[in-house]
Amino acid sequence: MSAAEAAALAARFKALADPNRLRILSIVSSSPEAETCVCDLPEPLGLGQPTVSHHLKILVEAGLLNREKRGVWAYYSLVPGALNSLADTLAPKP
Amino acid sequence: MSAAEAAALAARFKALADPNRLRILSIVSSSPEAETCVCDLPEPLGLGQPTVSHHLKILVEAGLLNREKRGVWAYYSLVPGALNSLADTLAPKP
DNA sequence: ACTAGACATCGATGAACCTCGATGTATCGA
DNA sequence: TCGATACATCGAGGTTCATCGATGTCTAGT
Repeated sequence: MSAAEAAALAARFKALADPNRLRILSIVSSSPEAETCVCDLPEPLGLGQPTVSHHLKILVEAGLLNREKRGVWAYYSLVPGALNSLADTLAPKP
Repeated sequence: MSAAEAAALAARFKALADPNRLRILSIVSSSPEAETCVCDLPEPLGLGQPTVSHHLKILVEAGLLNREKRGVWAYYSLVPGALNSLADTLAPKP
């Protein structure tokens, strides 16, 4: 594995290396429409709104979440296949 | 996902969130006997010996590597199934 | 016993990161 | 147009982390 490949992969794992970001992914993936409004996140996480926004930005930049703005609200959803491709990198399927 | 579960999972991903540690895992897993001597790591990584030792310790504490000392040398090998179980957590199989 | 080599640990330094309050931007309704 | 709400961005403070040089520990051979 080259240094560049390792750096790119490490950047994606770094996005997962935070408890609150994992909980965000868990909440989003278990939501009815597989999407979650930002306003529903601070309370279960026990975090401030700016902090939640910060984590969401990191997850989007890692290619794990999509952001869609509708009116005043912003909805986040899982990027299809993103977690699967990361899992394949960890344990390639035969 | 509870806060405790998220913290435990994040700790394991944190071990993967470093380019040099990913390269160490890559080198170990592609070695002939699936084990690598510490002395073979500093040169390809471009790191000092104490730094390599530091990363190896983190990977062992994360449950990803085994450490076996034979004589003066220390050999590290993958913990069987560790990466697979982590991959399953990311993308559960049907 | 002494030396040399392999590896681990310690202490320090500089960067990266999480969190927060304050502020900025945009949308909707009155 | 004005005010209120939802979200993003900014700047700061405190912690964590990667890396290194110096040092400690253990083993093998002389």
